[in-house]
Amino acid sequence: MPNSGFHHHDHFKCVEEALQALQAHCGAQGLKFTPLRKRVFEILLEEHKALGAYDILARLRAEGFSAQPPVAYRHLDFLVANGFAHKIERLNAFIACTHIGAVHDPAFLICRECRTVSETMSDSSILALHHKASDADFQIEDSVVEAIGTCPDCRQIVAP
Amino acid sequence: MPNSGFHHHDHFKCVEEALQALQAHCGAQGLKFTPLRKRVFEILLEEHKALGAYDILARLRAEGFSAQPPVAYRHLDFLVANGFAHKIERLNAFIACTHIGAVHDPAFLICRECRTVSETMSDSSILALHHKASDADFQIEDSVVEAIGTCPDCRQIVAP
DNA sequence: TACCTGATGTTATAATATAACAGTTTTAAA
DNA sequence: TTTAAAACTGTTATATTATAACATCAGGTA
Repeated sequence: MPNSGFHHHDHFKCVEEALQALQAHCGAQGLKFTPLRKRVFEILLEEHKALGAYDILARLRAEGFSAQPPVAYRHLDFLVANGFAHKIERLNAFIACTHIGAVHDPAFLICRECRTVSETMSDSSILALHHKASDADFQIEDSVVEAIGTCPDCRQIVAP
Repeated sequence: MPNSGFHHHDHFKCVEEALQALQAHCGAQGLKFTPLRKRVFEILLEEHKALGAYDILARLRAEGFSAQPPVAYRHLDFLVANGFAHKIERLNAFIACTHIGAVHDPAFLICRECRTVSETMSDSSILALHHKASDADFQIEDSVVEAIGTCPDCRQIVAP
């Protein structure tokens, strides 16, 4: 079971490992592991829930960081570009990656109630599309695979 | 080959049939086939390209229709709710459905250059996710499957 | 008539996102 | 060790996408 989504796991370890992975990645790539990059990633890591850029921004502002919109987008874009976060298109929101280091076309299960997101490595779910694409001589560069629904916890609350 | 995307087809017939289907649907459901509903659908049908709500709005305005933002969103939402259009989440844009009447979890091939979209019935590409979902006791209500890349025509122009 | 529903018209504003440029720090070349 | 380039941050302004709220109108029907 992955360290994500709707299952219990050692979240402290989950966060620690992710932060260390980012620090290591920055070191290896000559990028800086700055306070803002670290803090934005930490905020994303707190829960496996999608956060909007302006949610992040509000957190940063409350903590005394500079908090104009480009600050949030810059650091979120940095995390996405380096494989440490994903954008959830359906929600216009962001989530920490739970398969850091793995080359993957991610797929997401998104709870519409609580915005909890479970990430899977979508090896097979995108395969059919690749077939269609090669039939059409279309070159896939990126993919979005998201399923929206309700997680077990939220269904219990609504309909016990 | 479907009436969509990157292949030649009888587009006049494609448009005619879609408009008739919308008219029939409205009749059957007690909904009105009004000028704005018809016109917004016609605009979407002109090409198999994703159009933003504000693109639609500009067209309506140029044609003398009332054109405040809610007008575009209302009619686009109407088409989506009734299965005659889809939202392309990755582009925040809309496309006419090319599988009207079929119950389908659509999947899209989206050219990043020209915004041409090819729609497929994504029976299998979402199957893997359904398996993951049932493992997690997650109920999928809706899905987004989009592949972004370049179509044959646009690749020829950039790299002949 | 009076009422209800569905559809449209309009104003205002919310939510999401980026362009552009100034300033600072770090690195590294000359 | 200056100088230049690159990476990162700070800030203003604005673009783009989307919706809330309410007024109006047209048609059907109790």
